[in-house]
Amino acid sequence: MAFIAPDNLPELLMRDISEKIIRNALKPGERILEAKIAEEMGVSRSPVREALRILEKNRLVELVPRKGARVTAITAQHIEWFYDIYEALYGLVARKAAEYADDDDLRQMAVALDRIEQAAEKGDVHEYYNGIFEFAGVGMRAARNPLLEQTLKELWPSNRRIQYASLQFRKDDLKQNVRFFQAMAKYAAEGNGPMAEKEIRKYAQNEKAFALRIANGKKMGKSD
Amino acid sequence: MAFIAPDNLPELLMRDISEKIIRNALKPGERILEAKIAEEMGVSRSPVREALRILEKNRLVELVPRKGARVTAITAQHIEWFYDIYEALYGLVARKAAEYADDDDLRQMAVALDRIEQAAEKGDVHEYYNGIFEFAGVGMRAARNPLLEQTLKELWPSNRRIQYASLQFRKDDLKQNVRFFQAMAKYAAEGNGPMAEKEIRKYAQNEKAFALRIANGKKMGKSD
DNA sequence: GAATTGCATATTGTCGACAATCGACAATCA
DNA sequence: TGATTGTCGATTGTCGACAATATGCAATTC
Repeated sequence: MAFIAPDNLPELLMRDISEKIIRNALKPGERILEAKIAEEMGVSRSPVREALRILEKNRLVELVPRKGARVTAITAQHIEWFYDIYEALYGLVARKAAEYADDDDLRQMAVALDRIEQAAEKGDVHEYYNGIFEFAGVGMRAARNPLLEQTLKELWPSNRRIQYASLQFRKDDLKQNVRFFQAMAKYAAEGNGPMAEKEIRKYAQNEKAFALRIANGKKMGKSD
Repeated sequence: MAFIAPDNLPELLMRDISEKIIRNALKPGERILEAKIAEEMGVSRSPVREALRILEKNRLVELVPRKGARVTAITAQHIEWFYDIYEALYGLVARKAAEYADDDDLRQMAVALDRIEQAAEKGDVHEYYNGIFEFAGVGMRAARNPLLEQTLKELWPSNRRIQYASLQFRKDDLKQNVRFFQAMAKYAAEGNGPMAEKEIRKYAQNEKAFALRIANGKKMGKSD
């Protein structure tokens, strides 16, 4: 099979399939056949199965015993569900991060913020997304709650999937969104938890509304 | 091995191991050997591996590639982390359930509440716990957010584990806690989201404090 | 013609075997 | 002595084969 040293086969496979789902190359409701993936990647079904378990944890596929794996649906409703949770959990992150962030955290936050600002300036949407995930990662670590971090990271793929769908519509308002991250960094530095949380909640609602406009404007994937 | 038709082997194995971890028969940090479980249960390692993946999703074990599975730690910090998330997510549940609950939901809630009240009356702690999980389940469904439901259910095993540890100290204050569930049912019926959320947050902080007292070895006021 | 049954095929579930890797301890060397 | 390397048993990773189950389609029945 491949030439790369397969450091961790299931993880590798997972990432590959993950990317396909996020990019909508594998459509919602579509069935994923173990044997097919295994052959494509030149491995046996065992690591593919493990990859599917991970994807299930990340909510990109649904596993039904004896029926196999299907790409999870993603509708306007899913987007609403997602952002309501997003708001609650990142609200907690914001509050705790403002409470616990040390100088090192703030420095990393500044780096991520810079990245976001520059990407927004250039209109580079991909880089912008990378930046906000970096920012989120720093914030999560600063919140000093690994369980929260894990829970949130399991939702990242869903987040990326939703964002990917609205990618081409995003360009216009990048600069506007940058202000949120600037505000977040500021509140973290000041240790102003309540305002940080409030700001996040507003942001989440904005993002939800944005994603919903897209989802309702153009039909996303279909099933069956 | 057994005579039962193994409808879903990984699930069965998962439940068995799950219970052992929750009851502390498998201790935090303890290694779980695939071959050992497989032999004990009279199955091959394949279904055991899948069970371990599920347990990882439920945060009862940690899976490190090429090192195997270990029972996750559970310390005072873990308890704090857990209840902070608990508060955020059940806060959302409470708010949404108060908004969306229909007559059927309220009826089921009343049934669960009754179960809780009777268990508290009898001092039956196990039944009390069953009751509150039933209550939580109804509330989650009433909140009309399957993603939230899934996320929360993946945290149930952690919840049970924490509660199990404080089992024998629980008896005294069951009746006091009952008032909380009565209040929740009331707010749900009234559609009073904000108060429901506020009540949940208070409850979560109480539970956190209680669990922490136990974890720190202090026997809640009364010496012993 | 619609629903039901029975089969052939496709797909998932489980197994046992072997390969790759890890951890601990012994042997070696500076 | 103390650090490094080598070796061996224990354990996880991957595989291919077979068993169990589901699915789609054609034949059958009413």
